[in-house]
Amino acid sequence: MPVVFLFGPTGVGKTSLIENIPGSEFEIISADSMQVYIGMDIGTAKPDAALRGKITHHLIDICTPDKQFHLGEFMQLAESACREIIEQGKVPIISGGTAYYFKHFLFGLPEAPEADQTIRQELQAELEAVGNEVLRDELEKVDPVSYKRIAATDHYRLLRALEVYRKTGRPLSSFQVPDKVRDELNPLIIGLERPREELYARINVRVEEMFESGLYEEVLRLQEEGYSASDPGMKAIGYKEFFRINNVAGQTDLPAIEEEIQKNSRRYAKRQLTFFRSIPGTLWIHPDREEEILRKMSEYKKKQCS
RNA sequence: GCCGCUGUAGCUCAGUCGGUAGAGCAGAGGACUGAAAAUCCUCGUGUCCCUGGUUCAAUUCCUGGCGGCGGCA
Repeated sequence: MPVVFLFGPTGVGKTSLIENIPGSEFEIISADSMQVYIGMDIGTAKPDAALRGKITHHLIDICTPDKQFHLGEFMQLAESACREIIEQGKVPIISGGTAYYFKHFLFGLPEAPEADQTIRQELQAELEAVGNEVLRDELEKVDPVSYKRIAATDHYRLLRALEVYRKTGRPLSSFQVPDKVRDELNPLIIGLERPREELYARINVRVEEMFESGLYEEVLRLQEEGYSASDPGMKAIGYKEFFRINNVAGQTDLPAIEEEIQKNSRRYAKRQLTFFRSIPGTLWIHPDREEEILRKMSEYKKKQCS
């Protein structure tokens, strides 16, 4: 199955590159865990209507911010979008910044079962009631392998491991995790990267521009619609900061929020890069080398479709 | 001009009763088993402003300079 991966940290310049990809030959599948949410446009730097008119985008605006979108859903939707696109004689480009989605699309899903919200909430309540140590002791008994692997302070993974055990009666570590690229894939993997200083400067400017374009108003509107800090969409950088930072004298401290968003975005970009570097077969390239990138894509398409 | 305070990591500062120094933030590297814009781990050498002096030894004490801040004129 032909597929192009196009990834890079937030703010690296994916969108402006996509502007020049011919919509008659390619379609975009967004690999972005936050652009799926309806109504979160400015803070997620969602491609605008004009761009989406030029080239079809999939997996954008497909659920409301109170629903937890997740990997399994991405896999299923991305897979079927790929087939659809290929049937039309085009090549799908999976583009975005959620490295976790790329990794699993490339390798395939682990065997372990999907999340169980009921058990997860129980465990969360237990964690708050009895504390980390008690749950860690429990994990050590039922799944010593995961116990060793998971850092003592990593509540997130601790709860997940216990959740799997309680749901299936099997330790999480007994489920296979794929470590090879799926046989049916022969992807062209392009990673966009620029010097760190350049990237950070772009991120800072981009956040400023988000405020100029009405990010605060967008958040107010979402709040009016009833969304609050606990909704999955509101965990996103560019949104959560509005719920976390204290107001000064009854006034929302926008400059402080802006700085916080810039900082969180920079750190996020760094984490993304770490993750992306672990994806094998990546061709790393500066996004300004646009012609070269576009040529690679069209050559790839020719070869795959002949 | 005079008086006082001050100059230590990219930033804010602590400290050394004389034996070349450490926190927070910023930053860097890494991990990643169906929430991943999440969650977590590791990382601190810097003319201690400059110049002389005292001393076995000065970032630390003393002299003089230069910068900053405050007060008085």
